[in-house]
Amino acid sequence: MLYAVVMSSALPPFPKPHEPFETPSLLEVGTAPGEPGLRADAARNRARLLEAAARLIAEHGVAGVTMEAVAAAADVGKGTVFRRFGDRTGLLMALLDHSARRLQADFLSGPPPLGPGAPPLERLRAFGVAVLYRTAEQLDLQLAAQPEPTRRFVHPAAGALRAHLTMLLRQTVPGGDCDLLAHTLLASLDPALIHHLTRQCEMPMERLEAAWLDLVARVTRTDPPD
Amino acid sequence: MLYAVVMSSALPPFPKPHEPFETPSLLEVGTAPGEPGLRADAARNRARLLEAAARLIAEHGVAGVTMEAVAAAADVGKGTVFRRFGDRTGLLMALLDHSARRLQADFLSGPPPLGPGAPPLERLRAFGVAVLYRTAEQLDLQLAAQPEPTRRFVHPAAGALRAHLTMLLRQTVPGGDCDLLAHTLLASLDPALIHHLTRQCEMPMERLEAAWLDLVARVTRTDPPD
DNA sequence: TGACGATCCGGACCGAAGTCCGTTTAAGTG
DNA sequence: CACTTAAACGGACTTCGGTCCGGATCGTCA
Repeated sequence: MLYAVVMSSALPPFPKPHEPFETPSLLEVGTAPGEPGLRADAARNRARLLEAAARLIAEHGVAGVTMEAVAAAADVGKGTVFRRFGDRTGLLMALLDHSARRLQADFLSGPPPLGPGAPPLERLRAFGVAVLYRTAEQLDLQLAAQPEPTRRFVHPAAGALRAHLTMLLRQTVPGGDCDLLAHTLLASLDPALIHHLTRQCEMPMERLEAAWLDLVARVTRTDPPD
Repeated sequence: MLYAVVMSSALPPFPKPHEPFETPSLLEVGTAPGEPGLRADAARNRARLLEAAARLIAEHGVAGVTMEAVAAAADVGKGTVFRRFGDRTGLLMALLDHSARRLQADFLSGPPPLGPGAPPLERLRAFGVAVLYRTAEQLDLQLAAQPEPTRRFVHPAAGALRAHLTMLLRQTVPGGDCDLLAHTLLASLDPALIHHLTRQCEMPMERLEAAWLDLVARVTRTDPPD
């Protein structure tokens, strides 16, 4: 169980300033490459670190995930953690990577209505609902893994979601500025917002779900379902 | 000029965990109370600190605004900075307070189409455009003043914007879930997003403006202007 | 197998945010 | 004008993220 969250990451081994955005191919998605081209000891330490981090979260919550604590728990030097994951956000992102890949696989090649086969409008609806519940499931981790504002939109995982959403919008809102609409729609599914609404305002998830469906209907100028 | 940004703040003298949200009354807005009930020395130091912070920004950019640097520049102890502003975010927010109040005054009691007098739909359009340009003007500061995710939506200034937006939506989208729609619309004006679009994607402001108008049209199910 | 170069390791080190608490001072009160 | 006390002050201290670089290790090629 601990293990499910532990293997693999799409992050580059070290943060290159402006790596060109790379959409994960269908072939890659769902595999757990474990960072090919990593030296044996490096790969071993990487796995240890992720395992240690997951254990720390289970025991002390996300706040207990200190870079030094993780290093110590993995019996590894602190520098190693940073070399492998870049920064704390990178480490937490790596923990989320497994579920991110699963979600991507689901809407890229899974069964309808999320995957291909259903009409775009229905996929759009399903997309938001899926993201919504996935985020709610891992809210604490998602929240803590939020990068600083200037990097929020350049991260590959966010980019993949946005690319897919944009694609669905192009099929649904031919006349619109789909890139910007995608940003807006994604923003309404932001972890921080979901946290605020569900935990601070105590709204039920059903209301958020309904709001997504309503928003999609308005943006696409269609009728709401049911 | 330095001075314009320096006076007053709506922040509580010290962060009370769950202060009930307080909509600023029309009478308050536009005045620069300078924290009534503050001891003379405290008020003096507060002013000094804001002045010092503004000077540091002018000289070294937002990154140069270190709590210790500000304290030193104001010839004051470090503890004083934290007691007065709570944390770094609080200090930066206080620097933005003046322009925040002006914006509020503009849409609460200024001339149409932003202020009362124009039809709600037009006020809605003007609102977004105003927020958009104000944010773009102070982008660096707005970005740096972004609080941690869990506080992003509880801050009074954000709350005031949202309250006003919600009010306009109720008059324009009677059937909708206006609270959530307000969140979504505000999210599309988020400083981090504007930064990404204008600086990292190099989109012109005109496109963002057009996207806002389009979004409003879709959400309200009306025709776009012009 | 032995040697070499690229990669990785570790932990000392640094800077900055935020805390703590003993000391000082503003501003009412008799 | 003492006197009192709540408020404010200051700066040492703690914690944590992130950097650096001398030394250890891996993998490869002769």
